Amino acid sequence: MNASPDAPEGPRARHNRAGVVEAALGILDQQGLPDLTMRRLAQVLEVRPSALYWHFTSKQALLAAVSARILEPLQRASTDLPSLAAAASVLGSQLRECLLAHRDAAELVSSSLALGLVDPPLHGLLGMVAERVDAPDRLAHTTAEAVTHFVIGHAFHEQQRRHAEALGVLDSSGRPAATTASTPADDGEADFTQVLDLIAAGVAAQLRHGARTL
Amino acid sequence: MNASPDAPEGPRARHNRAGVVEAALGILDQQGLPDLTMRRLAQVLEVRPSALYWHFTSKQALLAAVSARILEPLQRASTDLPSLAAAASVLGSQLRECLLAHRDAAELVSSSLALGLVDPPLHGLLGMVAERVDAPDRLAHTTAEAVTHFVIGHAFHEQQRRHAEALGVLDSSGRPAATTASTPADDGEADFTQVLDLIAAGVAAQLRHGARTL
DNA sequence: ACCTGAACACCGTTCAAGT
DNA sequence: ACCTGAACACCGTTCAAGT
Repeated sequence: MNASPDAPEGPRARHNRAGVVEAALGILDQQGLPDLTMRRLAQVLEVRPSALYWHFTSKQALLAAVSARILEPLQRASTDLPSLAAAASVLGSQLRECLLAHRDAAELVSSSLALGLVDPPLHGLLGMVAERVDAPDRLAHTTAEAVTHFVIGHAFHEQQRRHAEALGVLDSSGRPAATTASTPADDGEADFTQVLDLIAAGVAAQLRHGARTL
Repeated sequence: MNASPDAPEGPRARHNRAGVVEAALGILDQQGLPDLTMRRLAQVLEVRPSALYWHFTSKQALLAAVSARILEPLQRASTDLPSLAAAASVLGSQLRECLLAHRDAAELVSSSLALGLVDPPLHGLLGMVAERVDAPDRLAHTTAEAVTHFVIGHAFHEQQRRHAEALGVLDSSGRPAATTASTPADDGEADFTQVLDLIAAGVAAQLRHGARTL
């Protein structure tokens, strides 16, 4: 399995930031955020925990890098979209896909974003769309805020609910326990699109109104 | 200071859930969420950490109770509002006030909500408004989702930024360091109202559209 | 009903030193 | 450039036992 088969137990593993981030992402996907500890990560990399602090100044810095890695696909998203309202829907859905692609990603990204350790994923893209379709970039910013916070909050809730279900929270009768207070048979997907449509409708309305007042 | 002055060192402190929650809220306000540990809380209550597990089954259960305590004022909010769109703005602002009233409250409530350990604060209220003004309660639900997630996400970001500023994150020149990627002189208040207005506009638009299609 | 005592199995982080 | 060794100062939780 080693690159050099005649060094069966080399001096030690050698790593770089990208490799550490990838290993962390692996733990996240397979064990979840609570088990993504510096000590477990070190163990996977066959290294002492203190070694990680050569690559990252703190756990939060490491988590920020993992967040950026998770949001990476969005950087390649197309901004060739017909309107700001359409962009809100499309890019919002793509952000959601990035988050649902990795376990506990919404919670992780939420805190990195709040701490200001990752760039907001939608603001730049929506700004570009606004410029192309000649919409005010104040509105692009407002839209980005609305969509980003909603998508992350919604995905956070959804991923926690999935996890709870997967844990098999069963009452004594063997039926799954009630999931607190939510719509019966809560359809995350339909729920999600409805809200994005609501926001898109708001964007369209503001554009009509703004055309006169600005 | 004691209720019975002739029991200078009584057997031990005696507590109930409400008292424990209040003490926890005190730590939150004065030291912040990272310092709200079971051990510190026990210390404040002059009790061993294990005693807390008589009142709450876990730390998360305790934190959920604190979250509910923080959201309590909203329960007394008026639903006598002219429209669903107006309710979105007014109740959204009131939710924000509840969160900004306590240090790190947005982060705390965000996770309790995601875990399904607290009732969503706006869904019931907006449902009542919808019923009164005869709006579809599917739209009330959608609106609640949009507003709740946005307000919490936005407040989370804002509280973290304040905390970073308060820490005096200064570069060598003594000027405050850049706060990552945000609007220069980011006005949280104006930002916030703009997004609520956007959502309210979306609600109004959906109502007009729904009047024909539903 | 409410708490103590003692233990278990963990954390993130620092820093001198090694190669 | 990248890692070890050893330590520091913590965590949440369980459970038998006390009053």
